[in-house]
This record gives sequence, C-alpha cells and structure tokens, in this order.
Amino acid sequence: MITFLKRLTNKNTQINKPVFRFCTANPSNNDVLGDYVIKSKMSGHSSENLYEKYKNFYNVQIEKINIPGTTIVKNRDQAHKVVKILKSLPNREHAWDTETVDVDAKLESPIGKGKIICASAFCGIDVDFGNGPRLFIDNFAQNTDLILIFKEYLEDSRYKKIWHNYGFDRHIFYNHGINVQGFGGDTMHLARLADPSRGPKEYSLANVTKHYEEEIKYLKRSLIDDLRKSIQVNTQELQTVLTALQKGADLPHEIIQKFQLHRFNSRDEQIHFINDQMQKWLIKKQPAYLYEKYYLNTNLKTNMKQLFGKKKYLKDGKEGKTIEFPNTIRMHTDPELIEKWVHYSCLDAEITFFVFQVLKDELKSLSTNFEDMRNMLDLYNKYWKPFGEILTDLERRGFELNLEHLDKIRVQAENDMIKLEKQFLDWVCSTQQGVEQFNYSSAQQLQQLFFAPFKRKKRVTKDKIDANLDEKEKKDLEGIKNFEENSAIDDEDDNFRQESFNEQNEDYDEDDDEESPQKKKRLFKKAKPQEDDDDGYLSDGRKKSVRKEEDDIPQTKAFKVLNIKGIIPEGKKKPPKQLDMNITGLGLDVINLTDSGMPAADLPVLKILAGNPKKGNYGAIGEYYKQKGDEEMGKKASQAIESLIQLKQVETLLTTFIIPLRELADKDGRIHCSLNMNTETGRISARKPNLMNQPSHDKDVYKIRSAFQAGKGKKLIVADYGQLELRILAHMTNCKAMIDAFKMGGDFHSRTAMGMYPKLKEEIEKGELLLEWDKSQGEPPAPLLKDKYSSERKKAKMMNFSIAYGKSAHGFSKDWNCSMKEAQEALDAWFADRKEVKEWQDNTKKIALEHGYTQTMMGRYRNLERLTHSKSARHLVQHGLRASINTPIQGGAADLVIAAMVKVSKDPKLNELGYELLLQIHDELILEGPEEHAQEALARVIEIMENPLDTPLLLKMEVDAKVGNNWYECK
DNA sequence: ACACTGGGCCAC
DNA sequence: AAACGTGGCCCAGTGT
Repeated sequence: MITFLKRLTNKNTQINKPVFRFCTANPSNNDVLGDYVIKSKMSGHSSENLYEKYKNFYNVQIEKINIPGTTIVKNRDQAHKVVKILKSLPNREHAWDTETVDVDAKLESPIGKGKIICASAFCGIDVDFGNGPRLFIDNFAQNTDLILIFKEYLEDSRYKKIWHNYGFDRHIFYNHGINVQGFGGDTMHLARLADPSRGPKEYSLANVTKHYEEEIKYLKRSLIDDLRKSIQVNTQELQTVLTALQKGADLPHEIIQKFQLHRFNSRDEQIHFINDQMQKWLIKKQPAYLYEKYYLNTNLKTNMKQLFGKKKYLKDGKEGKTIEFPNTIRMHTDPELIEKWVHYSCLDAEITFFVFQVLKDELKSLSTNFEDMRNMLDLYNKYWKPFGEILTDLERRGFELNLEHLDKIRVQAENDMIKLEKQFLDWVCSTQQGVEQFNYSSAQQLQQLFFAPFKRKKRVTKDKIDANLDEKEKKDLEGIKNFEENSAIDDEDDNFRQESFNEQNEDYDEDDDEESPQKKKRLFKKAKPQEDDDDGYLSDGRKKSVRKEEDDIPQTKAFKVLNIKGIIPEGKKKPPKQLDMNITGLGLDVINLTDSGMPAADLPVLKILAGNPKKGNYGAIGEYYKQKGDEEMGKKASQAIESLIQLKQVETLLTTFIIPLRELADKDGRIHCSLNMNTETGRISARKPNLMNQPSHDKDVYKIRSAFQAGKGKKLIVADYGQLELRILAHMTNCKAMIDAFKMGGDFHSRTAMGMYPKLKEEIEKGELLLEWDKSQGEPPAPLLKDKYSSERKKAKMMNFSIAYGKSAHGFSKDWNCSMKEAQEALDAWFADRKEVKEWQDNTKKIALEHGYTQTMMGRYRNLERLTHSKSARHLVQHGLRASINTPIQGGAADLVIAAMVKVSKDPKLNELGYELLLQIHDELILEGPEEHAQEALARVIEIMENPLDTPLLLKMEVDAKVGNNWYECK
C-alpha cells in the first residue's frame, strides 16, 4: 500500500504553468504594462475563475488596436452592426472559432468549464464588417459577455456555421448560455472522411491547412480573380470617381467595388495616378481589396508555436528544448502580443472557411454508389454531418454516475489491495534481503525478480536510426527495390505483387474514366513525405522504436526507492531522498518476450508461473523450487503470484476506472467524455475518460458498470447488435453459407462448427446431435453440439471473431499451442463452405496492393499506400493487407451504427417518449428516458436499429436490447 | 518538474 | 521483423 499511496501523490501533471501579466485595471490610467503581476498556475483544475475575476477590469489594448482589414468588435454598438451584416448572409457558410480561458482542453471537458475570451468569424473575402472581412469579437474584461449579442444569430439554424472541432466550441458557447444551432460542418471530420490515414496528429487545423496549402492558395487567388472579372470599368466612371474623390464625397458601394478590383494595366499615366489615389482612399472601405492587400499572401499555417512559442532558458543561460507559451489572457492584453493574437485568432476562422471549400471539392471527387449517394460529400451530408452534431449532444448530456457506489467500491478495492500486496510482498521478502519496497506495478522489477539474469535486445528510437543512415543508404531505400527480393512470403501475396507490378506499368496515364481504379488511386493527395518503410508512429501517436543491438542484464540490479525510513548512509549527514534497492533475479526460464526483446511479465506469463494453487498445480514457479528441493517454497510462491495477479487486476480497475470516473464527474455527478471521429476505420473513440473500455460483465468484480445509472424517474435502454461484424462480412461477401446460417437463427458459432467438421454435420443429419434446443420444451432428445463438442464450438467461435481481423495460421497455432499444420487445417475447414469470403478477401487484398486503398460498405476510403506501397517493408505490407480486409468490415459496421444513431436521434416517436442517446460503444447504443415509456421506447429502438439503412442488407440485423436502472443490469 | 518511452491492459 | 484489427490510458523509468 505504501508504494500505491506514493504513486497517487506523484502523478504526472502535464500542465503548462506560465506566469502571466495583465495590463492596467483602470481605464483612466495609462496603459502601463505589468502593474499587476499575477502568478497563476492556469491549471485545468485550478479553482480560479479568471474570466469572472477580470470582468471589472479594462483592457486598454483592445481599445487601442486597429488593424487594416480586420473588424474588431469592441463594444455593443459595433456588435449589433456586425450581427446585422451576418444576418444578411444566409446563403453561405460562416466559419467560426473561439479562444478560451479557464479550461485546459488537454485535461478536462469544456462542458461546464471554460469561457470565451474572444471569437472570430469569416464569411468570405467580399464581406465587409466595417473594417474588412476579418471579424474579431472581444469578450473579455470590459467586454465580458459581449458575445451574448450574437446569441440569437448563433441559435438561428438558418445561418450555417462551420468549425474545426465543433464540439469544443459548441460546449464553450453553451457555457455562456448560447446553444449554437445551424451546424454547417466540421473541417476535422471532412478531412477524416477525405483520408483517415494520415496519422494521429495530422488533423489539427494547422496540419490540414498545410496538407491543402496549394489548393487553398489557388482558391484564394481565383476568388479574387472572379470578382475582378465580373467588374468592367469605363473611362466615364473613372472620371466620376476622380471628381468625387477630389470633393471628398462618399461613393456608391457598387462603383467603389468596381474600381478597387480593377487593374489599370497600361492605359495612361493619369489613370494610374487616379487609381493609386483611389486605392489609398478606398483602403478602409473595401473588404476584398483589403483582403488582397493584407492577407492574400499571408502564411497559411495557423501554428501557435511559430507565433508565440519561445524556448525556455535553462539556468546556465542556454536555450532549452521545451517551448513555452504565454497564456491567452496575456496574449489578449499585452501590447507586444495583441496584434499577433488577433491575427492568429482571425486566421483560424478564415482558414477554416477556405479549408472547408477545398475539402468539399475533395470529397466530391471520391465516389460511392451506396444508397442514393454519389460521393463522399453526399455521405458527409447524409450521415457524418448529423452524426457529428449528435456526438456533441452526447458529450453535453453525459452519463449519470452513482458516486456513493464509486466511493464504496474504491474503499473495497483499496482494502483488497492492502491484503493482496501483503501476501505477495511477504513472499518476495522471503526470497532475499532488502526488498520491502518492491513495486509490483513495475514491469521492470517483476522482470528482474523472475527472469534475471538474461540477455535483452536493446531498442533504439527510429529517429536515431534515421540519423545514422548515411546518404547512400537513404538513396538506396528510396530507389525502386527489386520486386522478387522484396516480395512477401506467402505465395498468394507473391501473386498480388506480381500483378500489381504489371498493371502499374501499363497504360497508367491514359485512363480518364471516372470510375476506373487508376483514377481513384490518384485521388489521394500524397500525405507526408514518404518514409522508407514505416510511418514511425504507434497507435497512440507516439514515436515507434526499432530493435537493435544486444545487451546483458545482470542477476542483481538496483532500483531507486524513496527513503521512507530516513536512513542515513555511512559518511553522510543528511538522509538522501532516494536509496538503491537491489533485486536479485531467480533466473526462471523466459516464457514470452516483449516487443523489445525483454522477458514479458504480463498476465499470461504470470498465470503460467503461478499455475493453479487452489487445485494443487503450482505452476512453473512450483517446478522451479521443486527442483531446488524446496516444495514448500514453491507452493508459497505460487500462491503469492496468484495474489499478484489479482493485485494487478484490482489496481487496474481502481486506477483506470474507479478513481478517474469519480474525479472527472461534474458537479451533478454526470460524466462527460469527449467523443472523437479519429479512427482509420470510421469508428469513434472516447477520451477523458474513455467510457468505451469500461470493464465488461465478467471482469467487473466491483460492478463498476452499475455506477452508470439512469437519472431519477428514468430508465436506461442498452441495445446491441448480435454479431454485427460477421453479418456485415456475410453481406459484403454475399456468402451463402453465412447468410443461411444467420437466417436459420440460433447459435451461430455452433453452426460454424457444424460447417467446419463433417463428422458433426453427419451426426446432426442423423439426428444424433442437436444444434440448439429450446429448454422450455423439456429435455433435449439428443445431446447438444455446444455440450458434446464444446472445444470444437470454442474453436469455431474464436475463428469467427479473429478471421475478420486477418488472423493467420501462425497466430492460431500460437494461441492454441498446436502445430502450424493443425491450425491451417482448422482455417481451411472454416473457409470450406465460405468460399465467397476467401474470394472477397483475396480480391480486396489485390485492390489494396494495386491501388493502395480499401473501401467500407458505404464506400468510405481508407488510404493504405503507406503500408502496401511497394517500397514498404514486408511486415508493413502484411499489416496493410490485414487492414485492407478488416476495414471494410469494421468500418462498415461503424457506418451502419452511425446510420442507426442518426435515425434514432431524429425519430419523432423516441423524441416524444423522451428517450435520448447517451453513448455508443461500437455495436451498442445506450439511451436514457422516462421510466413509464421504457417498453415502448425499447420496441422502437430495436425497430430502428434493425433497419438503419434506406436499402436493406442481404440479411437481418439482430438487436438485443434491455431496460434497466444501470448499465450492469442491462447485460 | 516535465516530456518521452516501454510495458501492460481495458473495450469492441 | 512480424504473425489479430481499431482505440485510450496508467505506471515506471529515464533523459533533459
């Protein structure tokens, strides 16, 4: 428990903690900077409410600032004028963005926390808000809540607002009492739809902009040119303008517009002169002119780092690596920063506007013929756009938690840990001296204890390897590799590669047919500069490592531990904070290796070590001590490891589920996660906290799921699809055997087993074996398949689940501890009556290899070029091939559930009954609504989920749904 | 004190 | 080199 408590107080904070200054608080004073130096942690969990705190201050900088082409709303009058202009533009998209205070987006939800410090909007280069097309709205200090003047407009669905990461801004607006309506699109989602495979960090506004830089530049230029072309200027008008100018009169808008866009090429000196004069005069009048003059060629990237980042200085005066940012209040009030700040803020909205237009074109070029859709833009409008808004609804709604229950199980779990830790540590201490502070949470210490001494393979980061490659090597890697040499191991893969090689060299540039695969291939803009073999990223966005040289680990190794007893070593006066703890390894046979070549000490390994002490099986550790002639110690060790296994499980439940749930719940006890469309297959993911990986029924020993409850007087409906992905597979492959099996109903896995083993089929045909039996009809007249051949059924079930993931004979042989031949036979048996699946898989892989993409059921594309490109390393190609057959299934299921959610959320009957969606977990929907309408709503939910699409699939979608008071009950 | 990496584990 | 796909997150250890 000591180590556990120590860890709780030693959490990584990940918070930037800048010191900031605020300008004068008194409008009558001079704008002296630094009158107030406020030290603030700006932590997300800070109780300080800076927005409220400064509402009586006066930000002189906002009053002073004046930027050509940028309309800065500094007071109520200007706000009303701008609203009027916004409302005069109902037929175009309005791009919006906000900057915020009092919320740390990395750590916490913007729901109920965080305020707008300023907002910006952009509706096109031809819109003049008073001082140009860029719009910046102050909402801080003297202008606190100025944004409320825009409330009516923002809540009016006639005006379509577009965003980059809508959810965040929508929640922040809601914190001001503004419920934004008229969702016009989210460029983050558009970019994902266009190409979901660019890497986890490539969908920030800055990176999306960079990706489409050329297109955006072209678009901006052509917008200006179009305006110019539409305007003809004659000499008479020119004279009128000149005269008017000399008199200093205001000219009609139309006339001004003509002149500000016209280029007086080489008419004569006078015209040039007039034009110059006029431009000087017009500079404050014309949005597009201003836009062209000041912003057309500005840097497109909206990178915070470039604008505001400063390298932190170390104590010795050298530049450090970490980059610091001033906080938003500082940037909003500092005379040296505010211009850049306004520019940055406006650029976000502006670039969102342009990126949106470019992405619309991009999506139009990606075709599909699913349902009535023609391309990805249709798909976006029909499904992804409404779904994007639904996700923000779910985030806002949250899920009610039973906090008392969480507190109760937290105490239970902590007490269990104390007991289990003692049981384990007692044994560890009996193996050697001085290991009282052994940390069971440390994989390294466990490795050391059980397996040292051993040889490990040292990992080196990819960066370092790249740096070590000399130029020649790099060139070699970039060059075209020999096909034979680089081809895959499997014969089938060899065939694919050979074919793709041939086709790529034939007629590549000829085909202009829209539907031709060659055309499609070119639809993906090349992502990052192609690396030689790897994208270099882990699934969570972190840099990958690569194996390299070997390295020995000694039998005894030191680990640092806290000096809790305050021991003073010889020759020292003060107790050091840390001491060395030596762990001497037992030298057990290594059971499994980690990715980096270290001996693994994970659950399967520990289970092998422990055996099953309750049944008298003392596992590998028992065997180890037996050979040393100490059977008693073997028993103790086995029991200790058994405790360790439980201990680790309890620890996981406590630290990843119970404690974070409690801490992230809002003041009303509801938990709001963030739901993201950020996967390569089109599934969603959840964060802060991840509500999609809560322990399932059998692992949920503390009943964590029962803490997710319906509100007072309400019920939950939990509805999930049965074998959704297998049904999608059956549909997409048009596999007769699978479709029939699903049509017959009953236990699908038993049916699979029957198809795999002729012997079982025979018995069933003879009536000696039953596929299933309704127990209410009494005892079955013959044995059931799932009882008599449970191991066959188990195998069939495992294969059903893993084959869609692309699992190979090698994987099965490892899992089942059997020979490759046996595993291959099982695989062949599975495919025996499912030839269509095999054909489809082969064909899909072929397309992936040839053209570098795969498509989901709805026609969504996943770009696999990085993996299947001929330059890619073999293991990456194989990964790409598995992904190519998995994505249509997983992504197709995601498509279908999205369709179901869109239907559910706008269903008039469910709305009337008061039932609302709370959460989606891939194939499961959770709704909440009034108790009295539960059954009616249940039936309706099932009805919708079974028929989510306009055109039905080849087989029925089966839905299992339950009503209950909490998530645990609804199993 | 913070950022990053490796190991491990939860879900579908 | 890897052998089952898609995610998020917690902890320890180490480098800066």
